[in-house]
Amino acid sequence: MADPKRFEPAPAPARPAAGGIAARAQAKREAPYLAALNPEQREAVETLDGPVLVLAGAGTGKTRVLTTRIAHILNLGRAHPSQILAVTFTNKAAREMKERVGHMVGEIVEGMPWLGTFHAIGVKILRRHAEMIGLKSDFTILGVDDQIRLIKQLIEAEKLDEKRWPARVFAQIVDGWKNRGLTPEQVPGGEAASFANGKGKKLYAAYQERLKTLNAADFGDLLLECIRLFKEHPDVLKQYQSRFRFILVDEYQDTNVAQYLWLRLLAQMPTTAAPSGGLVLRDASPNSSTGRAERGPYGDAPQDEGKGAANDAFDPHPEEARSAVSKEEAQGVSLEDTWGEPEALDSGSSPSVAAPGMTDRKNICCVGDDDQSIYGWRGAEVDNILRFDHDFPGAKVIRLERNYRSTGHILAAASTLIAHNEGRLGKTLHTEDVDGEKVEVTGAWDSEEEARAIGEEIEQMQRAARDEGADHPLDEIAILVRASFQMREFEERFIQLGLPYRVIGGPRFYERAEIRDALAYLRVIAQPADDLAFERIVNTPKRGLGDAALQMLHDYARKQRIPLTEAAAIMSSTDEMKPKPRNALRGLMESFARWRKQKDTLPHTELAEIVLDESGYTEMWQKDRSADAAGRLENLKELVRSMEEFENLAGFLEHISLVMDTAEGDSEQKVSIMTLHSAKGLEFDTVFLPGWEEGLFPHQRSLDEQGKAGLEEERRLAHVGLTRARKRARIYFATNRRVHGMWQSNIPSRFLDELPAQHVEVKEAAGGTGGFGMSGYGPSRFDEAGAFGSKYTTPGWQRAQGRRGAGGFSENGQPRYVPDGVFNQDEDYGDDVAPPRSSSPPPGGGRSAAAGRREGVKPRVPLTIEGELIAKSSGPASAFKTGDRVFHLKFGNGNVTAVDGNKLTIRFDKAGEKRVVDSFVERV
DNA sequence: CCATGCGGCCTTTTT
DNA sequence: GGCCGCATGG
Repeated sequence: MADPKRFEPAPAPARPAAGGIAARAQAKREAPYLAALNPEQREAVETLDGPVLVLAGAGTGKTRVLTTRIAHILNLGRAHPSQILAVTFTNKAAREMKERVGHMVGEIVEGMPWLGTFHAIGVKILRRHAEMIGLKSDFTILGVDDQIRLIKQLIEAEKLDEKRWPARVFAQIVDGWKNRGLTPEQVPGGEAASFANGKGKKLYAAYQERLKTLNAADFGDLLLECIRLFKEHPDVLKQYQSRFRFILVDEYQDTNVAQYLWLRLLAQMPTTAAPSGGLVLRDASPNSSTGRAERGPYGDAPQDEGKGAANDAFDPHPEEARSAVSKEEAQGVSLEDTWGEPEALDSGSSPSVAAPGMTDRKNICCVGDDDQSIYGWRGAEVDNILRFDHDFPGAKVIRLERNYRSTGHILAAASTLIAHNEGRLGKTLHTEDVDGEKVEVTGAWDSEEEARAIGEEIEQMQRAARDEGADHPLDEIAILVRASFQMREFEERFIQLGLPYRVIGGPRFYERAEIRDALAYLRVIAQPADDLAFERIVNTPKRGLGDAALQMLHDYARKQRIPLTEAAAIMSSTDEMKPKPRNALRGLMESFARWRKQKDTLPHTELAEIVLDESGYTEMWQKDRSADAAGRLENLKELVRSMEEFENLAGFLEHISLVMDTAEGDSEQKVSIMTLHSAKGLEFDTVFLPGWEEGLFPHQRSLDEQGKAGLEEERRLAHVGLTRARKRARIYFATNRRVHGMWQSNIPSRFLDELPAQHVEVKEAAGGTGGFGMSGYGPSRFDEAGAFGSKYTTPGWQRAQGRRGAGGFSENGQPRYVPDGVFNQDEDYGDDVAPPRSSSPPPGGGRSAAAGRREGVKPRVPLTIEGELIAKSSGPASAFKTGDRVFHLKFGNGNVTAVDGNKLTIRFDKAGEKRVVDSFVERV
């Protein structure tokens, strides 16, 4: 990477490691762990000074670099374990890293207190300085459900219609703001106005205030409040800056703006720095695509609407920016390093350097892969990684391109696919492995056949392996789906086959109702002021304390400005309440008093058992006859079991608010079923990738809402999927699929076209009849009715290709893609409807003639309201009427028995009665 | 206060 | 087609 103007971090030349002797000693020890690395990996490990970005493609040894780097730093004596900040996104990653570093260096890691997730480290920092941001150090961390409940109350207090302005929606908006590092004051006016008639900002502020009174923080706060703390208390920031001599970041492509700002502060980069036009922008690397520079971190570009508003985070309104800068700089220049130890010398030399804010170490090493950024929808900014060398001037960029995981064909397929993305830094993965099996692409008639085919292949692989006396462990097989509704089909099939499987993902353990309830009891015991927890369980199990009773408590508590539990204690002995609820309340409060006493005498696990028992909570589930009650009881036991690892209740609660994943303790061999998202970071010998159809993958919604950016993210997801496979990758698409209870026909995913033919083998599912209906691209899922009765007779793939030539694709088989993610714009809208609200207006290009249209096509009725597509009973009347004789591609002939908007109920001759969207049948 | 029924929604998910 | 959340009525 070009770095024409390199700011040499001052101390580089004569930087003694922890004394000359240690340095010498280290030279000998160098060999073993470094020798095991390839040259690029080694460079990534050894380049310790200044900012480093390691672009680590899938399977190139990312974790190894990270862990070896830590080991190396420790080994050279460049820092103590407690002087290294290493952040990850998930607890799992943190755990793994800890373990692997542990193996390399031994017990020292015990003393790596700053290795953890962004959030865990955020909490740790906040607890130490809680008073400075208006909290007490024992503040609670709110989960999403608490968050929503709280917001609901605020919305009600504002007398807003909770229907029109749902708390859930606002919670997401607030989350988005926090992800972007925006405090209430910083939220751009326009954006804030869009919720609740301009009350957005006020609500956000009220929410924050309420959190403070509850002595609570939500997940977003763990970072945002840290940032605020750092900005308002430069001395505190200073402390951490001098502590962290080395910063390592895993999965950098997943960082959001808040995390980015947080890192910049700690890495001693000026956040709102160098007045623009300065050094940084001029450094714009030559190969960076246009558009990046003006979105640079210093926000010198005019704000554009929507997405661009993210810039606000980088460049709060000018006044604020200025004051922030001057404050930081004032402190920054006069730094007097608080570092107590001998090797602190280095900082002394740099402050004199002219460049403002450019002081000290900036030994930050970010590892990531822009091609694996798949969390844009929850605030991750791919830009963070794309722009790294702007943001961290003088950064060294190291590419790891040698793949140690997949065979040649798989890697080639994945690389070719991802090369279709424009917004990427570009890497060329290569392997020295054999070519192996080609990537198989199989067309199936419907999702059921897809599941059947995959089931059979798995059984066959098992058989084949057994014949060879080998074994294809089921653990090495995964089915990676785009959306979780796809899973059911596989589960059903596998149950039939008796094939053991495991679904990974789904609701997190600690998000389950029974766990949250149990925790709420414990929280109230540990923290009587935890109103949200109290509210949660006050009537769970039912004890006659409904809304009315709760309302009284609320009123009283608010009036007296006391926590709910206190209000409850008082009201249980006054006569304001009716006797019945009052007695119930008194009973509950007495229980709590008793449990609180027992807290200090009994082991916490025992206490938990007593609480669950005496509160009637366990009993509630024992009486419950629904199917999952047993599982819930099991979960409760698991919860108690998991408490054993902790010293006390407080320690456990702290842990559980941040962590708590089901330790997936079963060792039985099983096929894994999971979403592509949860597959990131995993690998398997064999990977099945079903559902590669337009609309599902790439997902329509992603296209509609994010346009090109959405498409590229979907493509990265496809790339992630393929690169999970070591030896076999098998892709499927189904022509028909049931979505929301109705059958829908789909065409194969455009991603299939983007795979290199020479590395792919096209198959047809056994007994498959293939065939391609068409649901159409673009904003409508229900248009293009006339694609049926098609002339396609050739098997699947050819038909797919044929179909493409016919509509929406240019000659070379490339999709005729217009940059806003909308296909065949012209065909999808009637004259009377507007194009989708989200994307930019369709450019002139991309209009295809209605080529490939067959005649006899039912005039399509576009159902659009303000660009939102609807398919509901209120829609315009269908062109069909009761009694019509119709043909459906999957079900054959039948008679319409009922019409509901565009939904038809049809009695099919063979298939029985079904509900179908009208665009999928034709009159005969 | 609780059970029942109807209407609306429905991608991905960590902390 | 299924779940969740809310409104109604007992």
